Amino acid sequence: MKRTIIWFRKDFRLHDHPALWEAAKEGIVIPVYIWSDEEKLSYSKSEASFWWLYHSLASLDKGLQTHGLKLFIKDGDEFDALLEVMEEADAGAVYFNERYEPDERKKDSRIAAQLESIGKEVQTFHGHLLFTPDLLNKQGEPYKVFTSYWKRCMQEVVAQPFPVPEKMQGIDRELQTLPIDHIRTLAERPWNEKFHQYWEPGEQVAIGKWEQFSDDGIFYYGTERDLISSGSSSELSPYLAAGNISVKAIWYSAKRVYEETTEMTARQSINSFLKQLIWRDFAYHQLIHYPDIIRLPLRKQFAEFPWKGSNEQLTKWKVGQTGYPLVDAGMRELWETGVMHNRVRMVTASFLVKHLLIPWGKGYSWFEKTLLDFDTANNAMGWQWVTGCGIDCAPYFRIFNPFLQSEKFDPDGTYIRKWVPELSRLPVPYIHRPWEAPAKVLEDADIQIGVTYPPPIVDHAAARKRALLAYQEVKGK
DNA sequence: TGAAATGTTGGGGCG
DNA sequence: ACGCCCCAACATTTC
Repeated sequence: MKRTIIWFRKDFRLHDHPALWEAAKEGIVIPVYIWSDEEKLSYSKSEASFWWLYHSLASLDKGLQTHGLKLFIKDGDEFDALLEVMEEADAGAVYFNERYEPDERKKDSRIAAQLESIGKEVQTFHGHLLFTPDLLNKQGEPYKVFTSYWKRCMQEVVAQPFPVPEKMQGIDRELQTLPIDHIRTLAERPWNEKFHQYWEPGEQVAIGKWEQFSDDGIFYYGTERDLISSGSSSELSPYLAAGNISVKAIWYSAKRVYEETTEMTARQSINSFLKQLIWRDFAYHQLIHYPDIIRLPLRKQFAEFPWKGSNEQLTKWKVGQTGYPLVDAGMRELWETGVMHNRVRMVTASFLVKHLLIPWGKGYSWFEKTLLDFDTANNAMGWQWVTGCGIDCAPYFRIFNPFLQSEKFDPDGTYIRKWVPELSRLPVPYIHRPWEAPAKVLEDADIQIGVTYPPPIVDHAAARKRALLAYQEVKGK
């Protein structure tokens, strides 16, 4: 019987796992995770995701065990580890789902070539996205506008997701493996213990979350997703990032709900959720065609942008002490829960880049470190979008006003009260702009500006003007 | 997936 | 009754 190694990476699930499906059909499967130098480097930068990784591995192993299989864990060079398992298990093939980050792609094709050169079989599959990310338009160019990408995608057919293989046969001998706790001891630290309060990683929980969302929240998603404290998020992003759930499975399920729905507003809501999934694909589309977007602005003139902000200001942004309630609420939510509402991500990011004139790369790195749903493609696209140096992005001169944004999207200040508790007694409208509150109001709310809550780190009107002037310097170059 | 500045219009107070 | 001014309220333009 054919023996195939399944190399797991950011696809920690059993359902709709194309590599696993194919191998299980053909014979014996040997699931492997390799704690390699590349993984160590990647997760040293992405500390929150590291916590998620450990729990995903534990959950995957548990899932495999219910089918009589086991996850084998190796520490070391990826090629060496694969070869070692192949020899131990007498396996001739390695199957895995493709990754699309530039370094991963290079490394994967090198390893595949190495394995093939010594007579091993390698097969790769697409499991992470709705479509292969290298679509081109009629002119043979990458798409530069989201809506045309969206329209194109709606003409294509998403590949049918695979179920969990009914029969999976594991290997009948013990292979050398490290305990998962080998990774746990590194991944679990005092600072991220709090994530347990908010999250439970893994495939089964992800599926449960989806079922709940597709049964209720999805019908209001279009109208409520921008309201910050409406609880209308699907909360699926970390599961998607780690591959605990398949985006194709979500797509088909949402499409079915769409077909069963007649009410127009509800249909539009489902449609706008589908659109968000295409945004995720679009991020990978950009990453495939412009791998430099992780570090370099796509609009080259931004390479010479006159950035100004100080480290001290950067720190205040990170810890949520800017004096702008919505910005501070967002940054504190991120630190505490490992995620941030999408609308608030735009506002906090815009604030860093435009109000403080701090290079977007600094924000990129902080989000990389602290987000449980960190995703290279999404993060790169998002920061370039906000900065105004990316594809189909916000023009630089569109500058979010943080207190108007919170008046619009957190009108009664519920979100601010939750994450900036020292302001919780402040009434509307001052909760959005405490510096304007009369002395009596501040006193009644137990607030001393400069003592219990900081004054604005920069004046909004002045910061806006300064940002526009800075933009003039690179505009048209 | 903006916000601010500037322009236009029309109702109402008032001499 | 009429012109004048003020200023919301809305529209357009500019950043």
